[in-house]
Amino acid sequence: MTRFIHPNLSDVPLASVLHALSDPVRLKIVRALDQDRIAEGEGLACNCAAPEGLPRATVSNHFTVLRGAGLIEARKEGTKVIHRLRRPELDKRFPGLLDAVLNAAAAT
Amino acid sequence: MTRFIHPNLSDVPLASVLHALSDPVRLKIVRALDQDRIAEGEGLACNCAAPEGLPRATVSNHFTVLRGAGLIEARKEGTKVIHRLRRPELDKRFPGLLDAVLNAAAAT
DNA sequence: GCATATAGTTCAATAATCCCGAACTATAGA
DNA sequence: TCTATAGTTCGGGATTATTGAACTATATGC
Repeated sequence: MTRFIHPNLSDVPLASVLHALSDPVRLKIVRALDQDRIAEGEGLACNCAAPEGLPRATVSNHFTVLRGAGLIEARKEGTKVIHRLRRPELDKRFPGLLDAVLNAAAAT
Repeated sequence: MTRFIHPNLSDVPLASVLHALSDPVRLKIVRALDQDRIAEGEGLACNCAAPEGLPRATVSNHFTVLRGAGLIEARKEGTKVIHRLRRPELDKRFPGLLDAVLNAAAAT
């Protein structure tokens, strides 16, 4: 089993972050994780953060893309993988970006 | 010759805008157009806004993507096609988004 | 008007990505 | 150990992206 790779955000190009956010499913995941963060939750498992009805392989790939772009962080807990938004780091690297995206996502 | 299609921004999903912005070449184009806007220019032709050395077909496609996402507006002037950022409309539809992206792009 | 130049677009074929079923791995509990 | 849960990985079909070549549209000179 892979140990999850979490890039240093300073190594992540803006285009990669935008690409990770440019998919409806991944946007939903990011929104769910932000909601969990606001509610001071413990993080969310894949199947909780993703829209229902999607094939597992597809969901897994979306999480890999989000991890690769430095947007989320994963840790294993029992059989589950728990995810968290890397909010503080993202805000530092790209100030206002996630706010604007989540804001826009909430409005639609 | 095609008449350019400029979608109503209220019809454009957030994911499409982010996808249009998620490419280094298109980011450069958007930045160049924003610089031109700040300088109160008349807009830029394809070959002025895009990085040099790219094949024409590729550049043309990138502009088509940007138009399709409602980010830019095109008009014909002689043999050229002049482009402008749809800044006010974008800011209204997705407040803060373009600012954050251009800001982030400028920092890198 | 006709040839030439400039500026993009469109077409078509190859290259790169994405999606998802099926098989696999890891952990927990009975 | 057997079964269930939660994801990951693999493979190949579907979708997108890239780009050379041919085409369209406008302008300028002869």
